[in-house]
Amino acid sequence: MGDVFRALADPTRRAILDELQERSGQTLFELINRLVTRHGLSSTRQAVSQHLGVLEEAGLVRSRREGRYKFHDLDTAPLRAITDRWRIDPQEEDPCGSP
Amino acid sequence: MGDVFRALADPTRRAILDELQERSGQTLFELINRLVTRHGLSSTRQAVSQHLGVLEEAGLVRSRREGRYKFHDLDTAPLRAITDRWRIDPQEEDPCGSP
DNA sequence: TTGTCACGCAAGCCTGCGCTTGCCTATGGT
DNA sequence: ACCATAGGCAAGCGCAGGCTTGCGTGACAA
Repeated sequence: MGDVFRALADPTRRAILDELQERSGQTLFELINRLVTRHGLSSTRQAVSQHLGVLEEAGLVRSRREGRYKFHDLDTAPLRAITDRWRIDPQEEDPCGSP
Repeated sequence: MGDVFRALADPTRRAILDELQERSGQTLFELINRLVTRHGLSSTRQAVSQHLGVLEEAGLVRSRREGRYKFHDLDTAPLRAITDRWRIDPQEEDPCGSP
């Protein structure tokens, strides 16, 4: 499996994750359009395609083929590797509900 | 401030964070030794020094000067930016204590 | 079948990044 | 004063990574 950290290193890839979080199951061309209109990024189809490849190898994106379309979904599970490695207190919140 | 994600992209820098988590307040030479003995990495002084610079710019490492020594401490605060950005459920654990 | 659409593959280019090399500053010991 | 230690600065090298270019493939519509 690919490197999760290296996958997150690129700003365009992070924007892709943002997009997939906001709207799950986007195709390649959908992503390109939304990257342009909402993030001010102008990336080629190949560029975004390669980014999706990296993200998929890192396990951050899962894809499903349907006909000639390929839909992409976000998977935040690999991000646990980061929080687990350097133990981050899971929010100072009081999940038990106070008196 | 520097890029937290790019700072995490390098495996040697991640090992440095591991070391600083295990033993806080290490100097440059201490880190070099422990990287060799415990992580099998053989990095030059300059390399580690530059890595520390990147980590410091990213806010992941804080340093304090005392005499001719410079001690380094881990700061996991910037990692919150990651967990907050793609909302990770804070562990499936039951923090309230069961039965 | 022909054409279009959504996507994949692969080679080349070019910038950025990590590492080395060499020299410098400053603190502390003797 | 002298030297060793701990660390800093900056230029150069080499390679990986991101982008482009060009072509190829399978799915659907006419």
